[in-house]
Amino acid sequence: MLLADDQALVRGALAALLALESDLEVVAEVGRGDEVVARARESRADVCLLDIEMPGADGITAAAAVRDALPGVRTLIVTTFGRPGYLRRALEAGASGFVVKDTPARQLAEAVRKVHAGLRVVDPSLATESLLDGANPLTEREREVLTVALGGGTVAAIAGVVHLSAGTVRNHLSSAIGKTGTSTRAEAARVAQERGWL
Amino acid sequence: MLLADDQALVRGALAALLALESDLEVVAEVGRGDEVVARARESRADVCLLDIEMPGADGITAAAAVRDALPGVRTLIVTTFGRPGYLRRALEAGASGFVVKDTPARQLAEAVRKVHAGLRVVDPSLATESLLDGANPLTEREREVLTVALGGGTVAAIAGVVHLSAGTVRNHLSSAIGKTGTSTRAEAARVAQERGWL
DNA sequence: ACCCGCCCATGACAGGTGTCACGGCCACGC
DNA sequence: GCGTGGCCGTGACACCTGTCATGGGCGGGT
Repeated sequence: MLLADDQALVRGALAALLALESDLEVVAEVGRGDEVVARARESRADVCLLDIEMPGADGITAAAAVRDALPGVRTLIVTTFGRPGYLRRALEAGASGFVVKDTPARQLAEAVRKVHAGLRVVDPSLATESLLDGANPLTEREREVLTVALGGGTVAAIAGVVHLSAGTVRNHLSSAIGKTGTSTRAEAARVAQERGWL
Repeated sequence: MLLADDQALVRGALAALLALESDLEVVAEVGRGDEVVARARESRADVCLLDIEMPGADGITAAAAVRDALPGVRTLIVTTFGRPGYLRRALEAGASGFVVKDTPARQLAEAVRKVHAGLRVVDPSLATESLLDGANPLTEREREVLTVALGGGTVAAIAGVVHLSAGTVRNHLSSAIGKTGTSTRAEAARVAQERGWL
């Protein structure tokens, strides 16, 4: 089993926690998303425990990379933020499980075992919430623009980053504002991020 | 020793990690900041390990509460975000230590021992950074207004929340924008939060 | 071929925003 | 007393934003 989390303390602590289970063994630890595949291959891990927030590549793209490069290896996402959009994207990336860091510690080992056995593990409260608010309604460009808008700069600054005209950026923002039911782009960006649409 | 972190998984994992050290014992675990003092008292903990991001009360105010209510008990802040302002406020709240979750797992036990022995433990890289950008230049009202501005609403909305005139809010925001070296209030709010000024 | 949706862009308009100058109130320190 | 600085408010101005209408290009479905 491979452990990926950017916070060394949490990574070490999770390793200690899982070491208590005699049938589980942590064979590798990484702190970056773009090192997952290589280390998983060389350590012959059969399950990858991935945090989402990581430098290099986030856990979801890491999961997709594992699915493509190491088909036999299963992935389990463990994250702080139970955003519905994250769950959806994680499953699309081929993850076998999705666990929030709020869950009791004892259930983690159980989740790892289930994933290893080929079962799916999904936080139940999150699953219903995910069905409730549906898919991401944002267009690709709207996502891109809104992501840059998170920084808080002016329209001109955003336009410079995404190489678009200022007017076009405003149109995309206006559309995103409508879809999020907000009235300013800052609000729209915040809401979209909370929902995992970015 | 008492462990406070809102994420059950992390809490359990840290407990497992610290249990490996024979001279340390976790006597209580809480998931909310406002339960720290009561549980620390009844469990007779001598050190409190506090996360900052917690419901009820954040780790810094919890540290202040512990200092006031249980003078003999020392507190050690363990947090995800190494914001200079956090360190400053933590020390002002009487915390004996400040550790970022990026630090290697092995050093945590050592930090706990040092704090228990009455020493101060401060992340060195953070300490220099904290000296570098100095104290929080924001006025009390500027802080308040900027905190609400984080939500992303319009000036009118902010003014309604803080019970001020819209013009005054704009003046405070303009001043905060100047102090943060930014050019929009969204940027200013983001920067101020990153620096721990909110 | 046709419609549809996404993408890009422009122009115009009302309203919001950032800045500045000004005034008044209060608490604090010299 | 008097200066200083925070706090609150008003007014005015240039600029930025959000919205809408319009148009053209592109690909995907029927």
